Amino acid sequence: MESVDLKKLARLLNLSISTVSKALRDSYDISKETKERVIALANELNYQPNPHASSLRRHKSKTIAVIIPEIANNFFTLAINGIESIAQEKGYHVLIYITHEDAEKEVAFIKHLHNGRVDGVLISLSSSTKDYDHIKELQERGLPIVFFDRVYEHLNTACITTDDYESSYKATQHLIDKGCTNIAHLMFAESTSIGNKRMKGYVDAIHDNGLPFDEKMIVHCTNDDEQDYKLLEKIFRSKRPDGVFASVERYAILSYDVCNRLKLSIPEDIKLISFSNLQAAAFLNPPLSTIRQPAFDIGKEAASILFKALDKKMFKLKQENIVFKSTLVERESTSNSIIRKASDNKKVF
Amino acid sequence: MESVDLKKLARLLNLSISTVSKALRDSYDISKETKERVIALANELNYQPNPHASSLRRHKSKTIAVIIPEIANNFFTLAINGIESIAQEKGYHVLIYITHEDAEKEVAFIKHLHNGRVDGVLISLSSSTKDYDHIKELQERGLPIVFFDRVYEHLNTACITTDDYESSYKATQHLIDKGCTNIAHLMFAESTSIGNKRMKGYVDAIHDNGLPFDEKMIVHCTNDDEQDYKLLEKIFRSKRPDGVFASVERYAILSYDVCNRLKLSIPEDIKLISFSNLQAAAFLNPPLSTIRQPAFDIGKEAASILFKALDKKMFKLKQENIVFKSTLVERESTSNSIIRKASDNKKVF
DNA sequence: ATGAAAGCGCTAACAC
DNA sequence: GTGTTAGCGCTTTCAT
Repeated sequence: MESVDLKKLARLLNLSISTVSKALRDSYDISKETKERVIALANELNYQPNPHASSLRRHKSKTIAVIIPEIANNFFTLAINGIESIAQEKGYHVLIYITHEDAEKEVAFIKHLHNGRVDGVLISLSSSTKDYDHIKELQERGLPIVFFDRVYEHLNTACITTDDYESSYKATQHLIDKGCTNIAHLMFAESTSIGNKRMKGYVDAIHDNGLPFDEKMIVHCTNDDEQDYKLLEKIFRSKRPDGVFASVERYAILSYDVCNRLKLSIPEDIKLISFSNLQAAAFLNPPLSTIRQPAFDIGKEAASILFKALDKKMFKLKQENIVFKSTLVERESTSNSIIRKASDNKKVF
Repeated sequence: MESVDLKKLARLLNLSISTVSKALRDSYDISKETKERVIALANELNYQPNPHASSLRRHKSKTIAVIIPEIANNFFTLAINGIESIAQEKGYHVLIYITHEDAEKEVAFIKHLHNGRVDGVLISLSSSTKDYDHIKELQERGLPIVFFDRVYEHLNTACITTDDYESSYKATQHLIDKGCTNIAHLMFAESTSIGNKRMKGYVDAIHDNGLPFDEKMIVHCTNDDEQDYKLLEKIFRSKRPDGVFASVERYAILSYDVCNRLKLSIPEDIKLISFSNLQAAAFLNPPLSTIRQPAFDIGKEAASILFKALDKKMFKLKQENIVFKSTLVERESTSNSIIRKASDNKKVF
């Protein structure tokens, strides 16, 4: 428990505290000699400056907060990886807050950030967040906050996303190209940016292809597996969609489950495509056609922008949308061929 | 940027700073009246105490560090969820450090924790960690540190794990029961606790069943997908195992890939079982038999123990192993029936 | 080139 | 019941 602090180093070296401090910060007006002496001892004793003292004095904490709705999710997990890679590079520390899709928790977390614990915030909004005063207030305190994935575009800061609208349009078009005419959209919370944009892409593709639009084909999913399962079961039964566009990975997995239960065959009865970063998508039964988001890059870019705002006092965050393209990966779940693929021959005997 | 601090509150209320401070901490010797006045204003202005000042003064930071080898991993992701649930309850903050399986980074992170940034540490060791001096040193500084999953049992602290040995034995036995006689073990880094225990379970089951043990059937996997792919391809080709026990999820996914490539059928040619917390395991082709670890509970328990050590000064961490049982979930990847399951009938025409 | 001293915002003795 | 004061460990003028 004997902690090493500047006082101790100073005493041991017969120097003043301030000299030691300056030496360690490589100040110009300390002689090379003493610098070396100081650094040598500091290393020997593994001196680590007390971050609280330092933060208190300098009004910066060298840490950022990452606020996400959930973590058992391939997208966020990859995004954190991207964020963390930049933070490590910059010598920053990363605090994680998980809102579990609860706006109240989001507000509470943000409130707790109002006094210097972090220098900046990266956030992906919870699905139940309906107003943005908590974010605004934080900004007014001078804290840079940048959005990624689930964003709010009217707050004079950067939003890092994927091309949700275009990707959804493409996914829907893909289903149509494969012969679907009765396509269900498993929609994510309509209070979110992604929920809306992904739905708009779907709706526009339906219209542009002259297909009838049926409000009932939009399934307003929740955050609860059981409830969503029932919703899907109901619509798969009653509306008999021949195509399903899942706006998030979880709904795709549920779709597999429901189809199994209802003995609906993918892709023969229902073609399925989903936003998903699932590593194992290619090994599902059948392999899942996905829209793969560049999650790592999104995290990385969000962090980079935030650090730009932290590094340079001149750099001001301004409203801007930075968009990374997703990739549509076609697999068997949207195949319209009757011929089994070679890799599946083994399944038939 | 106008920050609200005790001084400001005191000025506005015509009280001294210490009175305000005590009122907010609900001290006994402040009148109910002033307490209410103080709290009212504090809420109105959304006063948040400066955590650095407070930490500096009280020598505790109300934050813990979680050090993990990787994050794009269902196990760790669930464990973090468990940890975070407890931390939230206790009002603690969670710093995340990802070592990316790099022992040097692990050492560096731990060194940085030597001066009060956190009150305690939860760690799952990197696969390249070979000595534990950095951990010992941290302990000597008085910081409680508890292990989970990838542990080191000789350090006088708690280790929270699953029953790696028993589960591996069961998994291997399961393959044997299904008729396998030539079983490969895809082994995780032998410097890790889990790598060793899982192998031992495999070896003992092989022996106990009177099967010949072949050193060559143990594949020493790495952290690199490409390299591992080649290793698997080689052994699947040359040794023609009829059963494969993957010690971690990643190796199972790779096995699917390699089997596809080599036109080996699961489970007809090779039966496959793996430690895995993959949500979609039931929808893989074929559905994957798994050993599912109670990852959330492991994280939760690790955090609970750590907080016990933080809450009560009397409570001393001592060497103890807390073991949560994993569950073997049998699915088609280890099936030995020739009859296709009903749910798969649709695949045949 | 080095040191003395003030102070970041808060807490906790200790006065009054 | 309220106020005064002395730090926590560090950074940073300002003196020497």
